[in-house]
Amino acid sequence: MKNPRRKVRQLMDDLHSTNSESKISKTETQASKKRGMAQRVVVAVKIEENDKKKKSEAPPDCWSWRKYGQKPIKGSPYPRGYYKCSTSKGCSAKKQVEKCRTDASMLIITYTSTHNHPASDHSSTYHKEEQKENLVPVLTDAQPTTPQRELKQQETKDENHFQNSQSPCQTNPSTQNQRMPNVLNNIEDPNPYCHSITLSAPKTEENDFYDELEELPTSSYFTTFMRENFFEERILVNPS
DNA sequence: CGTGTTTGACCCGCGC
DNA sequence: GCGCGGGTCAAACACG
Repeated sequence: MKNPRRKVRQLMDDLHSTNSESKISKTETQASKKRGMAQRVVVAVKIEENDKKKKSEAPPDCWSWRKYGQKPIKGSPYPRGYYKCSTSKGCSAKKQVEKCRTDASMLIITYTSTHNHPASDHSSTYHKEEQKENLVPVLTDAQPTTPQRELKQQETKDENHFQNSQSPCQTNPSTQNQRMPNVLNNIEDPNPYCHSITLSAPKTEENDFYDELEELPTSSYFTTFMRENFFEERILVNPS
């Protein structure tokens, strides 16, 4: 048997196909092999000093993640880390974490696939600890999101997209601070954690990456995905 | 001992 | 067809 791995991979694909999310999982599994075809959510996160002291570069979110790989990325001085959701065994959710090429204090997190389980208690535990450590109240996922709000968020993204796309990662913090209130106020998002998030797009060649962000449809699937999965302000990518 | 990280090898899609 | 680059696997290792 020359290729045991291929067999394992096939078994795993079969496993996915028997999943309750069989259609989605299989599609995404296959799609993920075609670069740019997978449904993704890209989040730009500003790293706080407190975060750097914590166990990993990646800022925390609702789930626990297990790192399964790391690769140097061409054109980037920083490697990209690959994480799988370890909250639930069958969960196929993944994320990629890499530093912004031009600003090491920025993390680019790409979420792929969806969680097939609710957020773990770990998340709430974490948030309690967060509140103790940073004295920053962090909202839970219970914040209601009306369709109007979703629409407004989307509109806000559209309105701000040009502005954001003109904002390279290396913009100085003061500039970012001036820019962020517009975004935060418009989306009416009181989540204080968002204050550590900066939406940004790099110049020149990085624009290729962020150009994809312009092709975002208003997808209820994605807005639901967003609501359910993340606290951070996020950018949706649908490389269709 | 269970869980998570590291890291080299492997697989595969894509561009030339 | 070939090489490159991104994504994944899994053994070894570290840690609590």
